[in-house]
Amino acid sequence: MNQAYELLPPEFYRMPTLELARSLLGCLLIKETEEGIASGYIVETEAYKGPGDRAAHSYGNRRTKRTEVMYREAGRAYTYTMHTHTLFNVVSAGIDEPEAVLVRAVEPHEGVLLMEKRRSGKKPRDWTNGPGKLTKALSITMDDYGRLLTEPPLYIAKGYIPDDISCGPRIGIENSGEAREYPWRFWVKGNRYVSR
DNA sequence: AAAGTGATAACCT
DNA sequence: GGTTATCACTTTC
Repeated sequence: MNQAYELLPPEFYRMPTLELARSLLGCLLIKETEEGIASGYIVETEAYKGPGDRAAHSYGNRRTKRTEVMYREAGRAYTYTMHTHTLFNVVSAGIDEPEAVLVRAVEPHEGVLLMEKRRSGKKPRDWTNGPGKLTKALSITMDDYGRLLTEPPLYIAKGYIPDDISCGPRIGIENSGEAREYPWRFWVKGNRYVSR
């Protein structure tokens, strides 16, 4: 159960956002709750590069209650509610550099029974193959907003090194002008849990 | 492929 | 106090 996960150090999150998005692939995202531990390997991410990125919530240095945490140091959780779903991002870059990496999909690892319960009635690959789905499967909520990802109950640990990584345009940002063309989405090639 | 859903917060009167 | 937009998902045609 409580195996020896090797947590990623705070320094890990300080690399450039695009690099971080790629480096997070294969890492383990872990959430501890009263019900137990659930974790999954990150298999799909998207980079959002702050002020110059029309698709980012922090475009033009928009600073609000919601985006506030992106202006803090790297390695914190930026959770965001959309419709009925919670989305999970990893804050990157430095203080006053509002950049982040959206985790779009994970591959179930530990706590499969919990995920099945939380996503009842769904097929295994529908448990975590989308940004709103994985948060439900891992029980990530707005309570996790601003939390450091280097300590329980929500943290990221070393996983495996993916053999093959692909990149392409991001998803769900049609209304963002030219920014939607940028190949800032990364995923593990061939992995079944990648969305779309 | 398309419509319906419906939480939060910004941006208007 | 109402309107609009948002880094989706589910169900239904």
